Amino acid sequence: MISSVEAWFKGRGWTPFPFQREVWRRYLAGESGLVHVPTGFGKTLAAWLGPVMEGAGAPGAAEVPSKRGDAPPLAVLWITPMRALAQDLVKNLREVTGEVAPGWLVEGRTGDTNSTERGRQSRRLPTALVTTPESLSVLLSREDAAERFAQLQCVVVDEWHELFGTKRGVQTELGLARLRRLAPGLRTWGLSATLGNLPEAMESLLGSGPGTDAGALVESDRRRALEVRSVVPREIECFPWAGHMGLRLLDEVAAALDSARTALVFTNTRAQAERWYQALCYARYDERDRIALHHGSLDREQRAEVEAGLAAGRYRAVVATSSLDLGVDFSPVDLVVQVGSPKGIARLAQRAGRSGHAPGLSSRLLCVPTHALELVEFAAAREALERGDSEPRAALQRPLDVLAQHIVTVAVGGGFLPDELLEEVRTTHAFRDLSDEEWTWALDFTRFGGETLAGYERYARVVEGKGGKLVIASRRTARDHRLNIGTIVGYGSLDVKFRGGRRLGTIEEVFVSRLRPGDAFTFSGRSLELIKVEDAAAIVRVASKPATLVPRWFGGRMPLSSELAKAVRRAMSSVKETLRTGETSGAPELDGVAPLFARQAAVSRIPEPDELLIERVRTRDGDHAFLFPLEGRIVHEGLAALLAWRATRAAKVTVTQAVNDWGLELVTRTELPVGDDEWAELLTPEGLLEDLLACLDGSGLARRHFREIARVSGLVQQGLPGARKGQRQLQASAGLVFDVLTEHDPENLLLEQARREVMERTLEFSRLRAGLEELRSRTIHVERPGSLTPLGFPLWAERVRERVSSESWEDRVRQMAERLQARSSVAAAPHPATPGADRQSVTGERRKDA
DNA sequence: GACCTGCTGCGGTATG
Repeated sequence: MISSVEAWFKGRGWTPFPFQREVWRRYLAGESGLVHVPTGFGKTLAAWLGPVMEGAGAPGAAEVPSKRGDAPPLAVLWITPMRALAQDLVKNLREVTGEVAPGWLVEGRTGDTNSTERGRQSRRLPTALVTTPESLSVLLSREDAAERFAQLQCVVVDEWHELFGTKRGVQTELGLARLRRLAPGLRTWGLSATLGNLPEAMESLLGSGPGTDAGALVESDRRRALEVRSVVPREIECFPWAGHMGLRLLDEVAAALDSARTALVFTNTRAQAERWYQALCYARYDERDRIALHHGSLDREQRAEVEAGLAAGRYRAVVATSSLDLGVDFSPVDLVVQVGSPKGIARLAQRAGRSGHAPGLSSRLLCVPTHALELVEFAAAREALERGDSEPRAALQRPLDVLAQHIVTVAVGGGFLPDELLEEVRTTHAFRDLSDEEWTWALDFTRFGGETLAGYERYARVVEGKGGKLVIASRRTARDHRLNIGTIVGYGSLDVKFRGGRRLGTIEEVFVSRLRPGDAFTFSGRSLELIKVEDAAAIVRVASKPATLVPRWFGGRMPLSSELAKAVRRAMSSVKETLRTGETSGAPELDGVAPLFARQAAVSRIPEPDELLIERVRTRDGDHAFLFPLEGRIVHEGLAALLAWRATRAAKVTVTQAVNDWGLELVTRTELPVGDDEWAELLTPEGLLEDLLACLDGSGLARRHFREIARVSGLVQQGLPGARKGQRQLQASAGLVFDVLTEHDPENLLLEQARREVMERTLEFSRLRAGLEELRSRTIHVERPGSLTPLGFPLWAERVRERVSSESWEDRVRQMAERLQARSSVAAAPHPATPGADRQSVTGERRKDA
């Protein structure tokens, strides 16, 4: 049989790669598995899939007849996390396999798929379907789901690393378990980029049902050369306050773009993308039409145009956020620029992989630091990439909101027998440890909303039908449920529109609320003037003057990953070594920041990987303690709150805090009552959870987070399309339900889930705990530099920002930087380091000078 | 023209 695959490739003038042969051999033997493919091999994959698709599940099997009437039923299902990918894949497959119409369809939204195609699909599915996890759920919610999927032979999940570890991933797992029940013998294959825990990712993809124990992890033999370089500023500032925009290096970046055919410029935030787009248009004014902008708050249509332009090679540069991390292949791209730290090894690899798609080309990546310490992060990330390190993804455990949604989906899709569904659900990785109690609870929840809500008709979604089967309560409930399928919950945002009605994208309510009509801001690369706010839309016109105000959005917080943090510690050791020996470290970035670390070493200490550095400094502001655990900003936030709380339990003092990815700062007007030998005690992981809940208003956090759980589980509905319930209203109804449950049903499992998720997501609790455990084995060094150090200074600036108005902040930070700089040029010899005269090491001793 | 962080992703009704 494998020979027919060979023939398939040969007929197209291709030779399959060894890993493709391996996949095929296993596929034909009826196995399932996960293929580990580095990013940027999309076309190759289309080719890999070609024979499956064409042979409707088995290469060499009957060709798909060209007439619709006798086409075989759905045989191959391909799931991608993005609709654009689905559409692109269908296009590629058509090119690769020739027209296999009309069996190839993309299931999409009403607005995207024309109604005749959709109508056809509702009668009968195509032979091969490319779709999303949400659409799979919608398909499973059709009454005849069982028949429709009965002939399914193969399901492929693309970009599994994107879905794994998320609620969308769990939704996919549940859908796959359902499919395996409906189509016994179904083979499941996944494609994943590099991930720290691929075996677990595979387990979760395949589940534990019959026929899935023969899972194979196939390593691709494809590797692409990667060239990572950084812009190293000639003059390094020892006191890097310059913020996170990075525009100081605009000229260098513009020059790099000149040497590239097409470049992607990645930034970490949308506001940053807007600014960089503006700045690049300014720097290369004649080419401004060939520069584009792309981020998640821009209108879909506009983004699609940019994507098409990229693929066609119409642009010199596109400035983007993670919105272009995934998506179709842009072969013309031959340079990727990363502005600001990537914060993770995998993210850097992913972005690098967006360039050099033509065979034989290598990926070129140019890193642009936005302040001096980021040079260390870049050097560290490259070293980690070379070592082959990558971040693992934590699998989600028993998210009951997703389970509740799935139960209703199955009830709508023809109904179920409870015992059978339980057995099926337990074959998924996410629910393998689901207890009987949890199951009963989830089931009751869909039947009457649980104890507290029983009696309200709208919570009785599932009822007993014929033969003990549980089915959906009414047609109306079924419709409402379909409208609520999915696990992505958005934030309150307003459309930005021209008076004529053309939509530009969305901005946050909070931002608009601070504007008055007539105010101008930059958005979508244009200067816009606000006319009025009307029906959840900000109506704008083109402003006559350039605007400097840029909207800010609430987004993820992207802390430095643990793996990258480890690499940063190694990099610091290597700088230390360089300073000692006077030889180069081999990394230009590290050589570049050496003067900064020389200063650090002179006045304080460069922490070794097995040390925790604490700096105590007195300034006019008061008493400072700087700690550098290097655990990422989210952990530092929790830790700062915890330390402040623990430190002041006895004494009454007000502690202000600041954090960044490297460390945290605690400041008190009077003395911070912590002796040098007391830090270890304050940092103990014992009683961590209780203390955190006590000092962080755990229930307030949980209440806000409950909105997502209420939406996913179906407790609150978001209304009909077009007449979408406002997010604020959604928050309000979810808050109400939260309060009712808290009062009358405190043991409610969804409340518990909200508390659990908030701990993990907004506090990274596991990482914090692990970090504290590790700190136990580290040696604590308390240093007393005479002034702020290079490591401490950014934290000082960060904290000051929160208290002063915008203009004076910059002034103040600049003045302080200059003052320190002046002092340091007297005190510290540049390179190699000499012990500073103002250094006072009092490790282990109690402070006396307060 | 002036730098003060925060990303991404999806779906659905009804009638002619």
